[in-house]
Amino acid sequence: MSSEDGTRGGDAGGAGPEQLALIREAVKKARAPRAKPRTWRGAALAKELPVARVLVDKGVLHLDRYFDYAVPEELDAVAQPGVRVRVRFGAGGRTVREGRREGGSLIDGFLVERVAESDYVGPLAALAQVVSPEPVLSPELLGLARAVADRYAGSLADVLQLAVPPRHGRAEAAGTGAPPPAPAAPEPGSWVRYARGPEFLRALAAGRSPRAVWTALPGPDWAEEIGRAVQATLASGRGALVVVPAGRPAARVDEALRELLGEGQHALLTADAGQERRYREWLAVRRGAVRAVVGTRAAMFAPVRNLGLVVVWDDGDASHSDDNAPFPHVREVLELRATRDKGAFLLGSWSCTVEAAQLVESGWAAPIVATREQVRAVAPLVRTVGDGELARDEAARAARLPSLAWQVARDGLRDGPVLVQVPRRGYVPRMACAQCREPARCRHCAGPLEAREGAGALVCAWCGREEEGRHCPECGSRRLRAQVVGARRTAEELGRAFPAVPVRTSGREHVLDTVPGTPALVVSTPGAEPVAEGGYAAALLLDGWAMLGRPDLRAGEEALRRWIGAAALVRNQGAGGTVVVVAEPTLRPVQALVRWDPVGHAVRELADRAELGFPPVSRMAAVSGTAQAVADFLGGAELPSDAEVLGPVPLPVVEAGRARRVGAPPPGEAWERALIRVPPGSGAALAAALKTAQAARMARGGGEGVRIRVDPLDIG
DNA sequence: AGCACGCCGACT
DNA sequence: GTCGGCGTGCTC
Repeated sequence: MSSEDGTRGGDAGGAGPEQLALIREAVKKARAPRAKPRTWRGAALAKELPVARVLVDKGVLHLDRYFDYAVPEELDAVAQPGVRVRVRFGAGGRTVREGRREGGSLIDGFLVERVAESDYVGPLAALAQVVSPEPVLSPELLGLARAVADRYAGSLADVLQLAVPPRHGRAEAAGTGAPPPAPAAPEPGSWVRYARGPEFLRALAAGRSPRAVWTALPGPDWAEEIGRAVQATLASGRGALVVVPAGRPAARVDEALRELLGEGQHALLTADAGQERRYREWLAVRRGAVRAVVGTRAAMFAPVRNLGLVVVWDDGDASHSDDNAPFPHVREVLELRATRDKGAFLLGSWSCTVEAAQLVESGWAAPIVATREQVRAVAPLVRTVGDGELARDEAARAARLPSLAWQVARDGLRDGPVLVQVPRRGYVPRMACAQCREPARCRHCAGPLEAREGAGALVCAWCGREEEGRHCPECGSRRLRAQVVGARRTAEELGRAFPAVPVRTSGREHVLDTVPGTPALVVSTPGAEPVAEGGYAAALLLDGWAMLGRPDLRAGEEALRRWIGAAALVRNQGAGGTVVVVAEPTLRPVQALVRWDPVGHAVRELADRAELGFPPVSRMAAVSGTAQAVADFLGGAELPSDAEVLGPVPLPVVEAGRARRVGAPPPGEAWERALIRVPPGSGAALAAALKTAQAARMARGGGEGVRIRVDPLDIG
């Protein structure tokens, strides 16, 4: 809302302001079209609904609205809502004197709606082209994209870029078959292990829409259990959508669905399938030829017809968060879809995120859990090695491996493979109490404290305040230590210690899918653990406290998730399955692993977050950019009255040529970041305010934008 | 981002 | 008078 007309007009050579206003009015009248244009540059227009509302495919916020175009008669039939179009857009060649001529550049867009009249004052340009008659943007998908854009303070065009895959002509030309008949409702299968499992399936099959947070028992049955939930939904005549974090779990669900439903009943939507294949599968879904979908995060927008169930597996995995603006998260988008479509919702995981716990706590979803007896029957025995023991352990210091781990590995290798989980390198060191390992947090905003180079005191990574004369609120100690980073050398040494056993490694570059059930050391980074035939005999989870020292609110949750992810592949306690975790046994995530109680862990974390005003109990957004841009943005934004701004603080400068993390500033640039938090319920207002402020900045021109991220992941 | 409009000073 | 530089604001 900028109305600074007076500044420029008032001085025009002799003419008074009234005169100028008259001139402007006259010009406007000269430009104004006849009420209903019948022709456009001599060409005939569509007789019915001659105006097309078009979403121009540019991610710029101040263009996040529709533009009206005239529909030429020859495009009338194909210019239907939802199709891709090309239009001329830009300040090309409109002059007062000459009227309109060809101008602007051709850009892509979506035809959103056909209307009888435009409320735009001025001559309409015509649609240049209808790219294809395929109505890719259904009203449901548009509504969802709109809701996601609002939730994340992003533009509709950005969301559509994620939601609608790039067109591929050949895939489009190929026809799609008729929808398959609905299958019969499934038997409950291994869902009987959960008290409310069969009930959940029955509700789906009956066409109802239950919502559940499901804590899956360790082991390989989860994929088939998801398959049965999908089958139950199909049996009710509705569609189902499953989103998993990566290609490997997608393949597992894909296989389960094929076994349960047969060929051709579902689509697999993953990024690595290639453009043509991906678009063909997506079209089959849109056209209703398949009613069930499994895929990775882009599939969260899949246009499943009559969506009856959405499923997200392992929502704690970071790849559920899209790394393109506006960074939507699969769990949040699927929550939106379940709510909008009045469908069922199933969040499943071996572990439990704080967000999942909140869904249960708030009553939005019901828990599906196994009894303690069931858990004990399936889970391995977990043993811990703390720092104290490690220090007293001569052998450990020599070989960098505690005696207990030696024993367990040796015993395990007698009758099967042994998994060794080693954290990846590259965690930023943070400060923690030297005595009790409590992470050092800021007194004012509870952000993480960092030792900055050059600065003597500790500095809060959120609000930038220096903290002096601090002592640990837990144990009173004044001594701090840096959280040092673990190494994979331990695993190599381990391999040398058991020369008779083959060593296989699975990690970033080379990920193994499965390993045989014969004795072997399997060294893996978290998330890359192969499944062992018959389960691992044992697992060693090394350098646990390096994981716990990560600069992230979710460090504890994430460590537990990764430990459980590895331990879930180990044989059960009755079959001798044993897990050794090298971490202080008093720490909350370690205790949760020992008791195999991820839900209890998440519930306690949630209580802490509520107390400290952390997400997801409050809503946070990060605003980053150059110091100037962030300051200007914050100065210009009209934030909700209950918003609290933390910072801004400088972000670490990324060295040129280094691979940078998502969301980090461009190499070499000095950026700052402010965090804004609001209480529960003000999230939508915050997103709207951020979006408005950003739009105003961009429209003013010249001003550099800031990066806005709602629900930032790495908030220290 | 790109482009037109319109104000202003400089120049034939 | 007329040309062209650049600061603003709009794009159907």
